[in-house]
Amino acid sequence: MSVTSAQMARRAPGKLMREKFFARGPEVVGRELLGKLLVRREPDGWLVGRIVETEAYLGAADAASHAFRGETARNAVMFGPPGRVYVYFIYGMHFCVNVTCGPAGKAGAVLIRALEPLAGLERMAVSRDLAGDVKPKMLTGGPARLCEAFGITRERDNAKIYVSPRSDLQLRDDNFEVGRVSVTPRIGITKAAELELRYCVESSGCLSR
DNA sequence: GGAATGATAGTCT
DNA sequence: GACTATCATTCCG
Repeated sequence: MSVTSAQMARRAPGKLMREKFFARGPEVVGRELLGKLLVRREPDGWLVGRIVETEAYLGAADAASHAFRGETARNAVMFGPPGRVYVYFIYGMHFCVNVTCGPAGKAGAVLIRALEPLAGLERMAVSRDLAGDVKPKMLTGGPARLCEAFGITRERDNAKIYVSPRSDLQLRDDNFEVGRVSVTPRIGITKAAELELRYCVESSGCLSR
């Protein structure tokens, strides 16, 4: 499949998601975020990707969570209101994007690990510095990959991702029905590694591994 | 198609 | 000063 034929969406598909959706536990939000759309406004259209893999991170009860040791300057947004973007920097070169959930004052977030790119693939390839016949998985199959494809950096931290139609980064719902979902241990962590808080759309070819 | 490896900086102790 | 996690590349069977 050629990436170069994929046009950007003229309009953002589906409807903007509401804060209420995110004001629940990370396990619920992580599961229900599968099949939803992450969109990014560009001057001449929209980048669109469907979420196919997430991980839930809890607060004080989860040793793998950034919020485990309490609130700091870095993780403060996890303790804030739901539906905000929490971006963190890892490996000295990559970003990962989370959406906060649970009520304000209680830490929780869902890490978006993989998307299936639907529109604007050519633009994503440019952002990823890839050329030629690129596989969709190389565009957005992985937390750092999708951040690069969507141009998500630390500047996005604490951005509202719900309710504001003017936001250039949104989560939207087009009532897509995901197929079978698998629940597995989370990836790339050493603490609380036994907890099964990773959610995947089984049929997707864009999973991070 | 899987395993091993190197690159790297921000955060907290 | 210790710790943390991803991706690209390379090597192997």
